[in-house]
Formats: sequence, C-alpha cells, structure tokens
Amino acid sequence: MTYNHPKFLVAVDCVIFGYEDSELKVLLRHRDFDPGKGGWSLPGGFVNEKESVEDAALRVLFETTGLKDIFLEQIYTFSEPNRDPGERVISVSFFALIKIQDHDTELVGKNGAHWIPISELPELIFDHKVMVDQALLALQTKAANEVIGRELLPDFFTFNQLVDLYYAIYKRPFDPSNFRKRVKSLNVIERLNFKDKANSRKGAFYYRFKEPEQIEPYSRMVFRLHNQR
Amino acid sequence: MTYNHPKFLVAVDCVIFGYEDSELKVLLRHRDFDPGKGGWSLPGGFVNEKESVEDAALRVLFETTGLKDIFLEQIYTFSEPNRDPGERVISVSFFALIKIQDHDTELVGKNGAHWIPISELPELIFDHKVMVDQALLALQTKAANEVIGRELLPDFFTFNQLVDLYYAIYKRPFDPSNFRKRVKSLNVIERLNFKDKANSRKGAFYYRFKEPEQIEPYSRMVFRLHNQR
DNA sequence: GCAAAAGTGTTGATGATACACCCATGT
DNA sequence: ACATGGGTGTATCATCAACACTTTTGC
Repeated sequence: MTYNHPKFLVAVDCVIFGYEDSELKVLLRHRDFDPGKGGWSLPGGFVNEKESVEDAALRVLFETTGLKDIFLEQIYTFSEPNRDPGERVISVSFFALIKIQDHDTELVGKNGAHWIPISELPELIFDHKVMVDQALLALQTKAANEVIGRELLPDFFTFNQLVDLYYAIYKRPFDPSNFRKRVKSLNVIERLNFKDKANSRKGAFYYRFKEPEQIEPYSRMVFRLHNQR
Repeated sequence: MTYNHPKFLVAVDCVIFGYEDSELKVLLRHRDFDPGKGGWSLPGGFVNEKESVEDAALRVLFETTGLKDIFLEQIYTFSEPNRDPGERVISVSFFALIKIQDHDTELVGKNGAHWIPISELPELIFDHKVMVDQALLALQTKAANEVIGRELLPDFFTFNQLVDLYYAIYKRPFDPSNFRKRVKSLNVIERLNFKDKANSRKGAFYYRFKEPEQIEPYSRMVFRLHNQR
C-alpha cells in the first residue's frame, strides 16, 4: 500500500569541526551556484533513494574530506517552508569531528571548501549559522560529558594540547593543574614513554586515548558550563 | 529555480507525556489501519505543504488532545529506508508535556488514543519504542536541568506531588528533605497560603510555579543521573 | 497525649578551586 | 645556577547525602 501525501526534498548539512593551530575550525564551502551564490555554506547534499540521512551525511563527508569512519551525530531538522529560497527543502543537520591532519587536502580544495576558525565565521546562507551554533553547543556538551579529543587531536598528544583544545571549544580558561587531575582520574588516556621536547627543556610526556573497551563507563568531566552564581 | 532530486514523505510522531495517579503516562493510539493494524503506535501524521514539522506536530497534538500552547521539543529524525513497511517515510519525533486533567477526554477516546503508564508499555510498531526511550531520556535531562512540573502538574501542587513526579520520571527515590531544600533554593516556585489537608492532619502547603519572567536563569537541579561510582 | 505526615537542622563526606610548590633540563 | 615550562600537593570552600529532629494537627 502507499500513502497519498505531499513529498519533500530532504537534504543534510554537516558542521565539520577540526582542530589546528590551537583553534577550533569549521569546514565551509564557498558557493559557486545558486541559491546563495557567492556566499558561504555548510557542506551538504540531498538524500538519495534507499539512503538514510546518516548515510547521506557520511557520503557528503567522504566527498568533501576523503575520510571514512568519521564521528557523526545528528542534531536537528530544519523545515521552515521558506528556509531555502529556491524550493522547499527539509534539511537535517549533523556535526562531525575529524583530525585535520588526516584529510585529503586536494579533495577539499577541489570542492571549494576551506577551514575557517570558529572565531572568524563569515555570514552563512539560509539558517546555517543556527546549525553551527547548535553544533558548537553539542560539542561543548559532549566535551563536558567525556574527555574529548580522540577524534580531533593527533594520536599522540600532550596535556597542554588537550587543555588547549578545551580552551578552544569553551573559550574560557581551565586551571591546568586541576584539569590534569580531573582527566587523569577518569582513566581514559595513558602515558607513553616519550616526550615532546619542542616546547620546554623538561619535555612533556605524550599521551594517547585508551582503546574504547578499556574504558569504564560514566567517565564524565562534569564541570559546570555555567559557573556563575 | 528548482532541484532535481528524489522526494520523500515526511511525518511527525509525538511522544506525549502526562502525569496522573503518581504515574508517568504516554498517549498511544491503537491502530485500526495498515500498516501495523492492531498494534500500538505514537500519535503522528504527515507533514503538509507549507507547514514546518513543528507545526505538523502541534496540529497532531491538537487533533489528539484538543489542546493548544503545548510544550513541544524536537528530538530526532528517523530515516532508515525500510522503517515503514508500507512506503518510505522519514519521520521526525517530538516530545510533548501536557496536564492530563486539562485535555479533552472525548476527543482522545474518539481517536482510539489511551493513556498508558510508562511502566506498562505495550509493543509498539516500527521504531516507535526507540522514540519513546529517547523521549524519556530527554525528559529526564530536562528534569535535571530545571525544576520540571509546570507542564505536567496541576496549577497548585504540594511538595509531595512534585517529588512523586520526579520519582515517576526517574524511577529512583529522592530524599524528600534534600529535594525540598534544593528546589526551594532555586526560587522557581512560591508558596500559597492554603493547604492540602487530604493526606495529613498538619496539611501540606500548596505551591505554584512563578511566572517565567520572575525566574532567574541557570536554576538547575543538577543531580547526577548516574550516581554510581 | 499520641500518631502521622510536614517541614527544618546538623553532620560528615565528597568534590571543586586556587594557588604554592617541586622537578627536569638545556644553556 | 637559573630560567622555563612540566607536573604535584595542599588548604579552603562549596555542595551533597544521610538522617535526626521539631512542628502541626485531628482524634
């Protein structure tokens, strides 16, 4: 049997976060087609027959970065009838985390995509700014509930890199000493027996994330996002 | 200009929570039509032209409960190609909170809808069980971040009713004394000068929620959902 | 006066914050 | 030996959980 109701174009838009040079960045596309020609947009695409929105998002991610097996999370569905001035499109937004150093820079360039620091966001078309804001909030929430970084940092990293990542995500300072204590207590990373000597004479040990199966559940960071009053 | 891509049926499904007889309940429909005939489903409906998914959900809510101005929050979009055996349908789930005592019971009956305690959920069609589980989690999260009850309890209520609501939502006990202290400290409810004398000789004061504009921001309950380890 | 529920107070444990201090090393 | 960032320890304060206690009232 079939239903008799209106049908809609369905698209996905991806807020792809990366971390580089102590900055949180988003992958944006410069639009060379209408609608929104000349403006900036999130990488996105239409959903195909026999494809879930998650699969469509993974396809878009592969097309723009050349990477598979990417962290991906659905965020919200935007459906205002006039949100796309061209034609009605219902769009599902996602956020993704990738290690910038791993991606295919050639592909990225070919697609007119660019890594833009979150602090220097240009005007975005349609409701894409809202998507970025929601994605950033989701990233902050994720970072509060677990030690983030597995999908953003290099495989080996120092505590300084980790705390700098948190600083970039939250735009607020963290006491390095207390941060270190907290992260260590959660038992999700392990120290390696070599150091980064580039930034100090003493050298800072490298760490890496443990394999997921070695990690106990409920290892939350739980610092207050809003620590006023 | 227009796009040339496949189009899809888009629907909404609503997890409507109510609170009655110290139990958290969900409004379910008994299906007298295919697919899923004879089973239980969430109230839902297809999205119309020129209607956002939020508007569609509000319409479904009005049709099943007779109520407007309902608390409503989008949760997730389900898009597996085969999730509906009839034809491909992409469905956006919502959760809603209503005061059971306010609703139009006649309408509800006419639609084959029933209030089912969350602890006695029957088998649900398609992926509707997942929708309920996600909605319950969203409700628990909301209850942890603010004092919930404005949309579920009668206008006047006692502290016991409030703590019982929390018990129903979390299925775990709360120390009445500490709960009371916590809620009072958040300054979101105010005591009225009359009592419920039905359950004790002393009588328990009635309270009501303050108007939203009288409430300071960041009044979170913040008790741990998972208080193991 | 006493039972029973409403409501308050106290205490010890836990966790967060601020910050002083020690460590290792290249020059 | 000292400057520099890496890393540890500690004192203070806020918050939470447990539970003893007091209050109010009808019978």
